Amino acid sequence: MVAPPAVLILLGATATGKTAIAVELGRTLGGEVVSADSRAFFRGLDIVTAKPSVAERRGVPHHLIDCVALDGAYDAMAFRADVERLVPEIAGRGAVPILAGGGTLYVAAVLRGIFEGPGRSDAFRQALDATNTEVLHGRLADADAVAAAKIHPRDRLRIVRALEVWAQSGRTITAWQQEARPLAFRFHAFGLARERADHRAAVVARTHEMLERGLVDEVARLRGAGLCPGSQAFRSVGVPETLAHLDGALSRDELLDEIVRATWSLVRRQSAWFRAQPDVTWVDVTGRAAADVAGEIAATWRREGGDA
RNA sequence: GGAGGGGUGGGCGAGUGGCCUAUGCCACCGAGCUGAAACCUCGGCGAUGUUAGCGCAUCCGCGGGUCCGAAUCCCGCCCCCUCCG
Repeated sequence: MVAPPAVLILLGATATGKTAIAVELGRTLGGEVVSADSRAFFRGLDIVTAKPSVAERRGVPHHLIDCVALDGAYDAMAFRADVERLVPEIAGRGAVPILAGGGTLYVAAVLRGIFEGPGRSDAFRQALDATNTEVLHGRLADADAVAAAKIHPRDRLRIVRALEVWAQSGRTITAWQQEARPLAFRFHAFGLARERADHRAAVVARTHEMLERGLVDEVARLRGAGLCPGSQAFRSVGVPETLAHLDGALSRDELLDEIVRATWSLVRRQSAWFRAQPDVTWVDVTGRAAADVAGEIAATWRREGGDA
C-alpha cells in the first residue's frame, strides 16, 4: 500500500511574507507551490493582490495563479478538486506540494473538507431576492433547526445557502456537513505569525509599494477591460477604493489610508480564523528574512519525515 | 480692538435643566463562518484615581455660581474659527 502524498501547508495572513517564504521552501525542499489565495486566481489582478511575478517565483512552479478570467467565478469546491488533482501530479514528479495562502474557506475545503451536496443555483437565489432575511431565517428554522440556531438571523448569505441545499437535495445542510471529509493526504500546517505593530507597518509599506508599482493604472485598465461590480474579482481589497479615487471621490492620500484600513481588517479576520485551527505549527516571522523562516520550516518538515 | 460662532470620550459629532451610568459613525479589540470567503454576520469598547477583582469616586476647555438637580442656565478666564477694523 502506497502512503498518501504529504502536503506542506503554509498559512499566513496578508503581509506575513508567505509568498517569498513559499518560494524559498520550494527551492530548499524541491517543491511546487499551489496558491490558496482567493484573489490570485484571477487574471489581471496583479499589483492589487501582490501576485508574485515570474521573476519572483525564481524557477519554482506555481499553480492556481491566473487560472480564472477576470469576470469569471471560482469557488471552494472547484479549488478542492484542483488540489485533489494537482497534489498527486506534483508528488509524482518527486516534488513537495506546498499549499500556500490566506484564503480561509479554500484552505478549509482541503483541511477540514467540504460537503459534496448541491452547488449554487442562481435561479433559486433570484427567486428569493424579494424575501426579507428574517422570513428566510424562519423558513430555515422549520427545515433545519440546527443550522438556524448556528446562523445569525441577519446573515443572509448563509441562510440562503442553507435553504438552497435543502431545496435542491431534500436533505439539510447540517446532514451534508457531517459528511465532509478532508482530502486524503497527509498534511503538515505551518502558520506564519507576526507581531502586531510590525505587521501593521508591513501593511502600510506594502500599500505604498502597490501605489508606486502602478496600482491606479492597473485598476483603470481593468475597468476598461470589463471589471464589473458584481464580479468576485471586483470585491478585492484595493479595487473599489481605487475606482473611487479614479472617480475623484478619494485623494491619493485617502486612497492609501482606505486600502491600509481594509487590508488590516482582512488581516484580522484571517488571523482570527487561522488562530482557531488545530494542529498548526506556528512560526514567528517578525524581523526575520524569508530564507531564515523557510530554513526553520524545512528543518521541521524533514525532521518529522514530511516526505517519508 | 469690535461682532458673531464654537470648545463633549483616540477622531468626527449628537445632546441645550432630571429619562446622560453622554446617541451615532469611524478607528480599535474579540467572535462566528462548510460551494461568492479579500465575502457575510454578531459582540465589546471614553478617561483618571482607587481595588487582587467585583466595585466605588471624579471628569463634557478651566474656575466659580444658580438650582432639590447642570454637558445643558449665569459670571469670570483661556483657546479656536468667521467677519469687521
